[in-house]
Amino acid sequence: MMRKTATKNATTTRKKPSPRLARPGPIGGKRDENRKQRRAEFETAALELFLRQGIEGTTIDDIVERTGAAKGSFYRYYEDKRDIVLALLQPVKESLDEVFGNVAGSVEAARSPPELMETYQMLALSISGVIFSNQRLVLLYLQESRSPGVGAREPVVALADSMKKAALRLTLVAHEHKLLRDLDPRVTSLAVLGASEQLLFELFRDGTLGEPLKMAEALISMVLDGLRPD
Amino acid sequence: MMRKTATKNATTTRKKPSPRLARPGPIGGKRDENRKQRRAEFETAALELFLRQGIEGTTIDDIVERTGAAKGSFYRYYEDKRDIVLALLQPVKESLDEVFGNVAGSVEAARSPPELMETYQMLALSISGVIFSNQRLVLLYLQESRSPGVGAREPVVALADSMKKAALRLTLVAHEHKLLRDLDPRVTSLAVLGASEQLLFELFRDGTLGEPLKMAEALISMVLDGLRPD
DNA sequence: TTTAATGATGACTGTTTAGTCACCATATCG
DNA sequence: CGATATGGTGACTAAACAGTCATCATTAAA
Repeated sequence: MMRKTATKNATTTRKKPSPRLARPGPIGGKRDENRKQRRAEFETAALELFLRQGIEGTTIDDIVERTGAAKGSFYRYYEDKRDIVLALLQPVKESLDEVFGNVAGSVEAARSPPELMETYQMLALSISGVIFSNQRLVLLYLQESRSPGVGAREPVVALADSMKKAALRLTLVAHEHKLLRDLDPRVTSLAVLGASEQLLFELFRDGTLGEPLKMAEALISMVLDGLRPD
Repeated sequence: MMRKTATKNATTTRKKPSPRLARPGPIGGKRDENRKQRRAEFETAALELFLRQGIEGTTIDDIVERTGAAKGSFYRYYEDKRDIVLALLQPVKESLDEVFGNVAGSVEAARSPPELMETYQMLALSISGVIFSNQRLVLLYLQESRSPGVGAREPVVALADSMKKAALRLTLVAHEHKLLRDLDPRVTSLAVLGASEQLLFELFRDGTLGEPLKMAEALISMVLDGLRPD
């Protein structure tokens, strides 16, 4: 857990890569190569531990022990635990931002309800792709996303927040286009998100939910009927 | 956090109230009265800290500092952090068990689909009662229920598990009575639970979801249309 | 009242933890 | 090559932490 240090970090200096965490020179050189590999090792170890013990319940010592590295090495790559959580989520966050960015354009461009529906379908497909190629990470997200947004779990909570916002934006557009029943979009977007996340959580956690595709089909069918305009 | 002690507790002796935690003699006496009050103090303090910092991020020292008590006092009332979490959830768990117990009987007794529907409505009402009279506790549950089920958070995860099971049982009965569309009950029960929990989470967390009753209405409407037989 | 049981306390112990650092190894650059 | 930057290491520090215990206070029982 984050030890409760009395030191107040008055200036929240992000962006400043402390000398210890400097980047290696050549972008494809040996240094850069090793660095990527080492980070990957730390991150896979951390991910498994986070899933088993929770982020807060995992110590830096746990991580280095699992990697077989020395403790000092960890700090050559990450500022602290929060930093490695951030690094873990970064790729997923970027993928999702890209997906939502693309969709934002298509949504604007859509000229008819059917066109808009098609856009949403493509969105669902893209998101599914991101989700299923990052199952362990998604599980971590689902596991920690409702935590208090302080300390090492903050990046997860931030991601959850942006997911909710994205869901709301898309729902609002659909709502304006009369694609949905006249229910509060804040409510419908959260309900759909909540249902989806719960199902994903069970699916990835113990896999006794049968075929993912069947599950998705059932979910979509429920949502469509639950939200179809009268 | 649960310190990683090497000591293995071979015999999992619950039920045995260690001498330090013995009960006071007279059931309405001063001792018993003080004891209840003191426990309540510890528990309210702990609940607020748990909500702010997470269960894992809260230490015994935090709790006693907030109550103004001495550390040793805490251990006169609770074995450890897990124990106070258990104590916090106990009343809610009992209420819910009672509600579900009653419903189980009514469900058996129901002779027609309308009768069964009425039973479900009564269930929803009862559960709402429990939820709204325990908002902070429900928030704690929602916040921690997807955690790894180890250490102090185990009671929360256990409760979450029993909620899922209860939801599935009820859904199965409804399914058998052809009250629902022919979708996998495991999927529908989780979807409805997930949607409900997500909405509750937002509602209790920052209260920007408008009127709870409006929200419930929207949710019910969505669920009914989403699950109504063809 | 006397005796026993329960409660309060905070200093104390042993351990765990985050984070550092001096020292050495290896890669990059001039 | 020599100089410099980056990487690896594990002992070390200071602080935090769970849990204990001797001591004194209060309540209950005899």
